[in-house]
Amino acid sequence: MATERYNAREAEARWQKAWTDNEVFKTRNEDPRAKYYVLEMFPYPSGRIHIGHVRNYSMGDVVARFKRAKGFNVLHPMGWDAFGMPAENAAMKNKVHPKAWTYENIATMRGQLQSMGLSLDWAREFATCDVAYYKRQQRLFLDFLAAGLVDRKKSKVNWDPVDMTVLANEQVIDGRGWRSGALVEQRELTQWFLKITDYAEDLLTALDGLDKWPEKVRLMQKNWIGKSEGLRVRFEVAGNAAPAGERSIEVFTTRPDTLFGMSFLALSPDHPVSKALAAENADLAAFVEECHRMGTSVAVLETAEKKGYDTGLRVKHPFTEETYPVYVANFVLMDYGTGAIFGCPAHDQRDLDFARRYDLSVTPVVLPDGADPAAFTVGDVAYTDDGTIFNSDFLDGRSVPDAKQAVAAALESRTIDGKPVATRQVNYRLRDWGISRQRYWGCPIPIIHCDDCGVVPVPVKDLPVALPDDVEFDRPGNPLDRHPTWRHVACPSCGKPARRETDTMDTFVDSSWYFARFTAPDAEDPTIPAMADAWLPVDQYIGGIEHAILHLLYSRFFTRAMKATGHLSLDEPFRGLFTQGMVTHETYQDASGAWVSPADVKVEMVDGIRRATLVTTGEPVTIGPVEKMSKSKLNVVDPNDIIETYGADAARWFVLSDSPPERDVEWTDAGAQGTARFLQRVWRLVSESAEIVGTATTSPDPSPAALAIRKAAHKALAAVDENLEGLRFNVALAKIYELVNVLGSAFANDRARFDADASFQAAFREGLEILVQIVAPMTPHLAEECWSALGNTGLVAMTPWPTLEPALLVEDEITLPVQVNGKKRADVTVPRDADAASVEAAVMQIDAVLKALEGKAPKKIIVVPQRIVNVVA
RNA sequence: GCCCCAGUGGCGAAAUGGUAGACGCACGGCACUCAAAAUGCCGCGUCCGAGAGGACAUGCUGGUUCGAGUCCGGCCUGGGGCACCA
Repeated sequence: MATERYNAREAEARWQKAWTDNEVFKTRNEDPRAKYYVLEMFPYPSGRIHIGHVRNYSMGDVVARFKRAKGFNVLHPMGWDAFGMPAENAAMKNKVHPKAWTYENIATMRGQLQSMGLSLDWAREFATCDVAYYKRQQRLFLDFLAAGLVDRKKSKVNWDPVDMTVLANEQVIDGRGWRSGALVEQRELTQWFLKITDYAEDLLTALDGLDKWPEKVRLMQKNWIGKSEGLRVRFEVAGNAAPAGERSIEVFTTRPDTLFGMSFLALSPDHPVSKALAAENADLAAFVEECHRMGTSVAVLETAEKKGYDTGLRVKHPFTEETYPVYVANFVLMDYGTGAIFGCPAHDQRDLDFARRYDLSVTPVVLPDGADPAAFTVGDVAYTDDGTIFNSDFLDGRSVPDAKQAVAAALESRTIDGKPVATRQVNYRLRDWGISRQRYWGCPIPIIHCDDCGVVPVPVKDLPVALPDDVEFDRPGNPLDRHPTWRHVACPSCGKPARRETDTMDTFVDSSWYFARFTAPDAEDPTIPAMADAWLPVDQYIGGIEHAILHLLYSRFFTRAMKATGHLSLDEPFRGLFTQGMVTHETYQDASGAWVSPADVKVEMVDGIRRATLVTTGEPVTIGPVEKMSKSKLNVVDPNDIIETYGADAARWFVLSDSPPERDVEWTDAGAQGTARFLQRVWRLVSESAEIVGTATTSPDPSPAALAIRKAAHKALAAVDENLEGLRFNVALAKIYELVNVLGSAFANDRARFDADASFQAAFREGLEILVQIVAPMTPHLAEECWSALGNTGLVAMTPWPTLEPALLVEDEITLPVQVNGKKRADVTVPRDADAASVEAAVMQIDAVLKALEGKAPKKIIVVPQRIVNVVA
């Protein structure tokens, strides 16, 4: 029978319309069924979607469609993370307004997502740059402020002295501003902070309850919060050299046990003592300035060569009374602990690097187990493992934890100037969240500065503080600062002329509560608490691993802060988390060094070497490393080509097949054609057999051939169910291939049976229906077309998941591999419930086993039921 | 530098501590065709062997175990994050 090829383009448009017309994906709050909230991290509207988006949203859509078929009331919304720097960069480069640029991109990308056939409730869509959204965000800020969760303090930014503007870390390249090329300086600004550290302990302990999160993400967050129990120790300054009369310098240490291995004290360049000394010492001031030119990025500070400046100040060891030098060092962070450390080079690599550079003493005080105390020395590698304390007076012979206790006990009872020398302290690495950004395209912070009243919150009734549209990007800096009228406003408190805050919020704020707003996107308040509580937490959140720490931690904090201010009543926003791998691609550069898009490059093998040329001119192109797809390197692949050539289903199937979803994949479109062929094969199988199988229903007494078909179908059903539940899409797809292979070869080779055996016909129809239903989450359009070809009138999208018959999964006989000494030598087929003794007897009959035993009697025989037999000789 | 993760055929990969390589791509052979495409069937880790079969093999290295891709230690390579990219 001749069947037309499946025309994806035509069919996809038709079924998308059917779904829309039937409002299949519109979520009703009042639906009484159990809720399921599936959410993919919303995209930044950069212009067009790329393959990474297709991968992310295909996964989420499979979950949404699967859970819908399983009888859940599914919430699956979409929005836009629409504030951020690229819009301002585009404005500067192309003279287009950030707002226009952003909304145009959103329109384009919405169209692209819709062409993918995603089962989204578009009625709930919003962009974070919508005034309606950020108005509520300003309200949250004010509530947080009232609840004491907002702070205002000084912190450092990267300052470009030529462009006179603040730079993001990304915009600092090798210590210089990306546009001006000027050496970047650190500057202190008074900025707004959210007090995430108030929740440090809670954010840490609650990680244990997030059992549906990847272990690695919980670990990363745990390390990020960085709880440590240590000691603040004050070192007495020798003589009277301290600049402002300080008699002591306080350090924080988690290794008080190594106090006798001390060889120096190091201060952050931003430490008050460093600053005071620098004021009187030009050399030190120059050094501090050099430190400040490294920018604010921790990664840069930590990878820079360890450098220091000897202040001439000396401190006394609390036990030995010996004096040690005080350095200002570039690797000591002011934000952590007290901004000062004591250096024990033998047992800390950074301290060791520093000590070697400045020729300071290295005294080991922790002895590895079994080492000779007289012979143990430290070379260029610090010893950071456990051991026994030595070279340490009264601590000698103690364990590391014991020594920590002993030092704390000895020092906390002593005093300098009436204050204890040491206090025990729990310390967190986590810092408060600085949300101030000196930029236009973000949510304005709703604050007014009045000369008389100080910092005054904008009254709720005056919200929103909307961004002015009439701004220019002809020069660097924040256009809000130089706007002629916007910042001038009457003080809400006293009515006198005052100034608006011109800082806008970090875009991480926008993405820290959008999942809650989706539960009531039109509400006057930020949320409708009952609605948020009903839908949240998100049951399955899906997004890139690159957000494992910041976005997810901020969202967890925000949820707690929203609870504290009455906007919802839960702590954890995401019950299940799945972090997908990234899509990478080769990079290409032309002769001038400019990045070239893969679409413009032709790659071929010449004499066994891969060569790349420009499609247009044939000019040679340099093949660069494989990197995460990014606009700046142009190595993005636009999925439109695949969608237009093979259809959305093919694109969806393709990105889900083969690679495990959590793993990074290097993009190659070599398999796209294979995918399209497979989908045609499914269509051919269903459409050609539809007529033959008619409307036969399951027969109670199937023939062996019919039973085989039924077993294959139900096995596939069970496997797909289990693997979709576990988000192992690639494995689920492999099981579908297997079913198609079984049905396909039965149809091709067993055609006569359809007429002769009614139970076979019925089993085959059941197999086809199961096939169509289990491919539906991945290839929903094709599934609808097949469903209809089988004579069904409803939509697959509204059809419940098929019911599994577990009896069909059970085999009467099983074949076990037989090993001799761990090497496979034979197989043995036994009844499913055979006991160990009968299996052993059967195994000892096998020639191959006896041969492998070489006449020896087995020492023991291990029978793992349903699994394996191992004969140990 | 610090934290986290990954590494299996030509390629993407699969494998509750239990037969390593399911499934797919690519490739090769055959069938169908005047021919091509499409489709179908067969083969496809490496080495030895005519074959039966055997040896080796999951980045490297050591260990635990009757049995290790899987667990533990050390190393190598690649990727992500490091607080103003999102």
